[in-house]
Amino acid sequence: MSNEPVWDRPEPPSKPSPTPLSRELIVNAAIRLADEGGLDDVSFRKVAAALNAGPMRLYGYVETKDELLDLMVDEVYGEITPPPAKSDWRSGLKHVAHEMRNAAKRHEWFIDLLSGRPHQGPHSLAHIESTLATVRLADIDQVLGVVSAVMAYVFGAVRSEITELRAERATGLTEEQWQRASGPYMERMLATGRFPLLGRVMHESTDRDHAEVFDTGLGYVLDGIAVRHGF
Amino acid sequence: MSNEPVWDRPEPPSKPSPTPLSRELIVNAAIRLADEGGLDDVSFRKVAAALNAGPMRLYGYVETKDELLDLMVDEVYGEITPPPAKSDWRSGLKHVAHEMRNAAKRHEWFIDLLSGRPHQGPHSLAHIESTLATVRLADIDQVLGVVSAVMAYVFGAVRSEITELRAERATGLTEEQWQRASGPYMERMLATGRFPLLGRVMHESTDRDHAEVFDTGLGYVLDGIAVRHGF
DNA sequence: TCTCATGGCGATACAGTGTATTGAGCGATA
DNA sequence: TATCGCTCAATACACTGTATCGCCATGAGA
Repeated sequence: MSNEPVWDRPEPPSKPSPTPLSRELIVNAAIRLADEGGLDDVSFRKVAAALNAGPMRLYGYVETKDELLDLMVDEVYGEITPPPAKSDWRSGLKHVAHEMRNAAKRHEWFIDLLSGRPHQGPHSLAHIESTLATVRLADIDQVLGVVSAVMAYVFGAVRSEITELRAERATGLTEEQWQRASGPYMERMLATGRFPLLGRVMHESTDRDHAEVFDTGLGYVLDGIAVRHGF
Repeated sequence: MSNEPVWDRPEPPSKPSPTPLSRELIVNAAIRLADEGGLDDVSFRKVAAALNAGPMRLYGYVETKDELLDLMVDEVYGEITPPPAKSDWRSGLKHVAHEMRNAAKRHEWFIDLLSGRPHQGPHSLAHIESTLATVRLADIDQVLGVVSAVMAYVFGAVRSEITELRAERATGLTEEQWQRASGPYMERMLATGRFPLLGRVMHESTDRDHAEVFDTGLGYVLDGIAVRHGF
C-alpha cells in the first residue's frame, strides 16, 4: 500500500529464520549462557534471544523458569559417569565424589542450584541409584546414611571451593594474597589480635592444591565410614 | 491557597512518624521478614515498609542489597555460641556443628546465603577463630583441613535437611509419603525397575530422626579425623 | 522573627525480571 | 475458498534494585 518504490523501503528486519525448538535445545542454550556469563545471564529473554526466538515461545516447552533450572541441573547430573559396576565401595564413592567435583567446576552455577528443590530428574535418579549401589550393606538405612554423609561432604566442599574461586576471580588474586586484596579491613581485624589462628592461617598456610584438600577431607569421611562399619 | 474549606480537604496521609533508623534495626527487620516469609520477602521496598520508611532511605545505612544480606548472615553467625574454651577437639567440633544446624533451622534462608560471597563479618570471623581453636594441632594446615572438612559436611548436611524440609512443607507430607505425593511420576520411574535401591529406600527406609542422621554422618567425619591423626 | 542554605528523604524514573493476555498470521480442513 | 485452530510475537503488569531529582524541614545567621 505504500507508494514509495521498493528500493526506498527498508527490508523488514530480516527475521532470523525461526529455528525449530526443542526442550533440549533450550536447556543447552541456557547451560551455555550460564557457563559463560553466570546464572544472571539465564533469563527467558536472553535464552530465547540466543535461539532467535521470542521469550514467550519458551513457554511451549517449559512451564516455568524453575522448571528450566531443574532441567539444567538434571543435564549436569547426566554428565556424571557412574562408577565402574564392580568397584569396591571406597573407590566407587571416591569416583562419584570426583565426578561431582569436576562437573561443578565445569558448570560453576551447578552448586548454586542444588540448594533449591530436590532433584527428581531421570539423570539425578540414576546418579543416586548408582551411588547407592556402590555401598553393599544389608541395611538400606545404613546405605542411605553412608551415601548421604559422603554427598553432604562433597556438596559442602565443592561449594566452598567454588566460593573461594569466585572470590579470587573477583579480586584477581590468589588466596595467599587475599587479605591484602580485601584491603585495610582485614588488616585491621587481624591487628586487633582477636583472631590469632585466623592470622596464622592467612599468613603461614601454604597454598595447597585444591584437589588435594578435597581428597584429604573425603578421606576423613571414608575412613570414618570404614571404622564404623568394620570394612 | 485552595478555597475549599478545611473540612472538605483530606488530611495529608498522616505520615507514620518516621522512626529513627539504624543498621541494626534494618538488619533485624530483614531477618524477621526472611524468617516469616522467606528470602523473597526481603526487598528494599518491603524492609523499608516494615520500618515505616521509604525504600531509598535504606541506602543511607547500606550501600547495596548484597551488603544487607551479608549483614544478615553475620548476624546469624553472631547467634552461634562458641564451644566452651577447654573442650576437647571432638566435643568442640560437635558443639559447633550443632550450633550451626540449630541456627540454620531457626533461619532457613541462612544456608541459601552461604553459597554466595565469603563471609568476612566480625561474627563470622569470630566463629571461624573459635572453631579453629578447638583443634589443637601444631600444623596450621592440618588444623585448617580438619575444620574445613567438618564445616563442609555440616553445610552439606544442613543444606539437604533444609531442602527436604521445604519439600515436605510444600506437599504437606512426610518423607515416607513423599513418593505418593510427587504423583504418578515417581511411581512410573520406580516401576521401570531401573532404580531398585531407590525403591527400597523409599519403601523400606524408616523415618529416622533428622538429628540422629546428622549425628551419624558427623560421627563418620570425626572418626575419620581421629583415625588419621591418631587421637 | 525572618530568611536562607543544607541535607535528608520521598517520589519518580529506568532497566531488568517472570509471566498472563492478546492478537495476528498461517496452515490445514471442510 | 472460507473458516477454524494453532503457534508465536507483541504487549502488558507487577515486581525487583538502584540513580536521580526536588521538596521540605530544620538549623544558622541577621
